[in-house]
Amino acid sequence: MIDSPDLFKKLTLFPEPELREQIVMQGRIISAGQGDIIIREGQFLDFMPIVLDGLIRVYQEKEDREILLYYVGPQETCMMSLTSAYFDKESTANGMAMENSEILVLPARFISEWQLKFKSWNEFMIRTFSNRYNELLGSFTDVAFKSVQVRLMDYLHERSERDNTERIRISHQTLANELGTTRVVVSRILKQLEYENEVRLYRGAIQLITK
Amino acid sequence: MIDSPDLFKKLTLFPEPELREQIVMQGRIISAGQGDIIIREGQFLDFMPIVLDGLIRVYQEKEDREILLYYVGPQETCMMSLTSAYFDKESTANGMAMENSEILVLPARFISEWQLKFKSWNEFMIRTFSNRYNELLGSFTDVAFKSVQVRLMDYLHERSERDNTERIRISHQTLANELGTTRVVVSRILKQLEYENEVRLYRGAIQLITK
DNA sequence: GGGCTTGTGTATCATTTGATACCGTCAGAA
DNA sequence: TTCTGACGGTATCAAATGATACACAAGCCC
Repeated sequence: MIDSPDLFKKLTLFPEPELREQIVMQGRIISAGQGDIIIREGQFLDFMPIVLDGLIRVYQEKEDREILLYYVGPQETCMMSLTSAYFDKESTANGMAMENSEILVLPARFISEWQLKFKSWNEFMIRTFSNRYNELLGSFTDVAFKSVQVRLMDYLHERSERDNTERIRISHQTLANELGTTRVVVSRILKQLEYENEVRLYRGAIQLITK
Repeated sequence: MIDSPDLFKKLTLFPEPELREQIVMQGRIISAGQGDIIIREGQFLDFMPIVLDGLIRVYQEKEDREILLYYVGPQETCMMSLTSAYFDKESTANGMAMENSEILVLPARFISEWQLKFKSWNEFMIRTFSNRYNELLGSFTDVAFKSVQVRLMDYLHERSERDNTERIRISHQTLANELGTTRVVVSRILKQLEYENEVRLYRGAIQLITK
């Protein structure tokens, strides 16, 4: 059974009492360990996850490559599940827990129902769609027009801001998987950037040099 | 003044009488000639266009390159305007009429209002978001993982299906602008494909060879 | 016809990215 | 300690893509 007060301390987006009641009644909470796959490519989704704690990485695979789509943090949900649930399409991406995460799982059939009934739910949906779309559009333009080197630096700066540190803990392989390229390419470019005094390299970490 | 019976012959998605009344009252219809720019990058949008007749091409520019985002056909609308209208962001794309087009223009402030009031409008919005998102996701994966040659052939096959002909009327430059690359690259690849007996080339047209 | 624009073919060269292979180092497990 | 797997550096070669330049042909306007 869901502990309602505890849940709505973490999930503050939905003030309507009736909606809260519905969520408690229909949802369940699952825990995912770091590295657990939540959603797999090709899977049909009949549920919608909302992250309460933790972080989910959503990405695509192609043979031995990967590329990041987006992260899902607390109080956010995954686009895949929305479009998948509405039109009964299979997921075209994978979702993996990057930290130990707590996830509220709601049956798909409610997401359209609630959307007409509850203003806050409706706004949540639209905001999710809109934000994710803009985010993806940005990624698309970047991949289409920017070099790997530029995308790599952009990524490091973003991470630096997000984690609030100049020293980013990430391996070259993981970085390659975020950017959709290979480890060797990342190592080569990073070395070049080190010569150019943009970064300093450590085992398992990259230091951004601010000038 | 909008000719109501004529409008709803072209716009069949919204059966609710009250919604139809609203649309007639608040909307206006504009005509765009072939080549007219409807939406420009950086523009703040306070309206939402629904195409009645014709075709709008939505694309991004970067210096002397272009890349296609999507086409908007009859009874469809443009994502840009949705996200732009909801969160008061500027458009990050351009929209150009590819044919003489007739467009229903609705003030932005109604799109969220109607969405809670009218089921058909709500579905229209969600379907638009969902379809456009999936479409963009496909483009993203293609650009990230496929070669220009493969994307070029994919494009030709799509066009061939859409226009129902094996002979696609398009210049190499225009094709380059669809794919986000340059004319020379397109010419080179097409010539290669001609050697391989995949296509036959004409001035201003490309013939797909079906085997 | 003469001049102009658009479309196409192609050569050359540079840069970027990818693929493969090999080696040394580091850190933790056994 | 030794073994092992993850991590990173680097060399070599290939392929894809981009940039520039030039030539020629088709179609249109005058």
